[in-house]
Amino acid sequence: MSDNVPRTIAAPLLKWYDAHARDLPWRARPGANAPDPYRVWLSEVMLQQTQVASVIPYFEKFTARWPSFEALAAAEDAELMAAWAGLGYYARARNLLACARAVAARGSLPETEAELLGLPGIGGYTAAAIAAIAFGQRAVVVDANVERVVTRLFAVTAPLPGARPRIRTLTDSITPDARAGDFAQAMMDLGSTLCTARAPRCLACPLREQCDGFATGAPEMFPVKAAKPAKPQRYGTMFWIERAGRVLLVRRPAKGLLGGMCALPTGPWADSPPGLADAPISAEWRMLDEQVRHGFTHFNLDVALAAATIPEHTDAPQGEWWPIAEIESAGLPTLFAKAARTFGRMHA
DNA sequence: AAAGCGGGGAA
DNA sequence: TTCCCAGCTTT
Repeated sequence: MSDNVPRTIAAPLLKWYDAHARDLPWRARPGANAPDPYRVWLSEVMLQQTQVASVIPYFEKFTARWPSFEALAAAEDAELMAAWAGLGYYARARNLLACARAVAARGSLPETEAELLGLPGIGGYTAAAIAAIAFGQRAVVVDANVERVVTRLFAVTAPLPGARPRIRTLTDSITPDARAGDFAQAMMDLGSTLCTARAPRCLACPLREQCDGFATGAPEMFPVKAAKPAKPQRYGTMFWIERAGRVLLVRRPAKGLLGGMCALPTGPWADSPPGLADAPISAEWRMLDEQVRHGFTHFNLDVALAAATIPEHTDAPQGEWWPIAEIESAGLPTLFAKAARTFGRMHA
């Protein structure tokens, strides 16, 4: 089938969606009114580079605690960062708060893609998704699911990310004027449940007859992606400083890796194990046998663990002394939560 | 245009 | 292990 011929994709896809849509907490219930723009916005930000199953418990927690833009705008930075801990990409949490405050100040969430794009944390995908899903506008919504579905439908052999403009044009060509929001969500549900990355279930797919990728006999070959460079290995040391049953926590700089998050003290990451070179205080350090290994998007990290107990009333670096028994509730990102559990076993 | 930025689930 | 995911911001 030629790429130049518009296909009837939307009608069979929407019919499938009406029967098989996933029941997700930010979607309007069948027969209900339009979805709440606050919930659509919050879910879309949480879903950036994050799978649905990971988002749901955070979405439930956030909407229970902050049910509106106004409520979220009144939150403290530190409590929001702690509530986001574990979800990753922490710049999203900082932008979420800035966006909530901007929306509360102007009265409501804008309804056009162009205005939405001007808000913190809202880029091309999220602006289109909100405009379509929350406000019923026709918008071309392209996420990783849509990229996969479209490159299969049209057997796009050009590799990502270079093929993005072509994919956007193809998506535009199949996006309907009516129910654009449902269409976008239907594409995502299809990509998530049938047109999956590794083993697509083409026999259950409502678009099988129109799919060039299925016709090739190897739809799982799409999308083609450019080769990725190997991740570098980096090293660091984390410092557990105990004083009178409490441990020293610091807040990381607002920008950069894990920016704005509560953390154990560390030195900078290095190309070889730095040992105690960056220790925040002079003390009798004990090195733990166990290390913590953590994978980031762009490098792998091995962290050595150093522990010291200092007498009460001893001077120490700036930070917060957190009760060791309650360390689980400190709102540490996963790297530091893993380390804290390891230090905890040292105690036992 | 390219780089920086987390974490968890699936295969 | 590796791959992947409802991307955005900064340089």
